[in-house]
Amino acid sequence: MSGIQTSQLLTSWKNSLHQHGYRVTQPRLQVMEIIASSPMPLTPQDIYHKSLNLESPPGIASVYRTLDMLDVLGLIQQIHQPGGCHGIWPAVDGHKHLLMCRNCGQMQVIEGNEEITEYIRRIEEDTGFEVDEHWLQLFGICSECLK
Amino acid sequence: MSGIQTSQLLTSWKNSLHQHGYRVTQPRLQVMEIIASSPMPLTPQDIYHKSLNLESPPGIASVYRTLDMLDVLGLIQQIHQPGGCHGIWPAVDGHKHLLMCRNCGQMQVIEGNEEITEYIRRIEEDTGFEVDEHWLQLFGICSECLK
DNA sequence: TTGATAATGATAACCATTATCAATAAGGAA
DNA sequence: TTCCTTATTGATAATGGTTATCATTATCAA
Repeated sequence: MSGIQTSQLLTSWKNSLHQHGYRVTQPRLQVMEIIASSPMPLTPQDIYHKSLNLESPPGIASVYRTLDMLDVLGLIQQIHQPGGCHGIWPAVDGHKHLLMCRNCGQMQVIEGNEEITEYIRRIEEDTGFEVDEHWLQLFGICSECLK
Repeated sequence: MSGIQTSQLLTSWKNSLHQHGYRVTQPRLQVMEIIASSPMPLTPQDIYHKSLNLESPPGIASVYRTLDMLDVLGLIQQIHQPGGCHGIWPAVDGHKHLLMCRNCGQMQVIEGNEEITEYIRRIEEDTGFEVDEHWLQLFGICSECLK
């Protein structure tokens, strides 16, 4: 994510903590900063290892606790990759879709579209399911890596 | 999966092992039988615990080894669920989509459609990505559980 | 500035997965 | 069918990620 987006995100995340009665602490800020500024999804271990470069890094337990909190607040989501690995990424609106580069790991967020909504509506009719969530994730190679 | 589908699947899986020079052993058959006959995705631990009802169950290591083998052969795939848990499920063609009931865990396979192919083509144009894989997974409540 | 207590760090506990290795069984050859 | 080679297995130790515990520390409302 770009620098501007990162700081906006951090501000809104801090507000969310305040609103929900969570204290804004150094370890939490460090973890949030790392997630918000990453161009690719990170695992808890990734986040912990990145934090070790900081002056007084959070303990591993606080990394996990912060991730739990952010998840409860709906501020992050898990990204599932074909190989089975998960990664943490700022939450995006449910109707947006994700595009990930297999080579550099970079993520891109895409607008949802009407066709898919329509397609899901048809599936509901055909199957009798009541669909309350859908995931569309695309994997490929980004234009940079194609060069 | 229904009984007929299960036995067809098992037969084709056994053929695949033979063709690739893998021995068809008791532990492998037990694991394959459990996966092929399950109406919902299972974790390695699920499979192991189910196997304990059998007369001479496979060791846990053989469960993992069989899963690795089936994965290498492309006979199973991992199902990613919103909560972050994975499950094992017989592989389906890439253009089919999956529908999972949040309540009972039952899976349903859906045909892909042209609209989504078209949508992906448009994203490739817009972003310069070369998309080589897409996932559409739908989550909801099945008609049985809605009653 | 103070005090109540939420949050932290260090580390032990837990549990799923992988590695090791001697014993076993699959399946081709005779 | 029997034998032989070796892929495969089971038991278990090792590994590594995540969670629980608890005394200490830091946040923030009053």
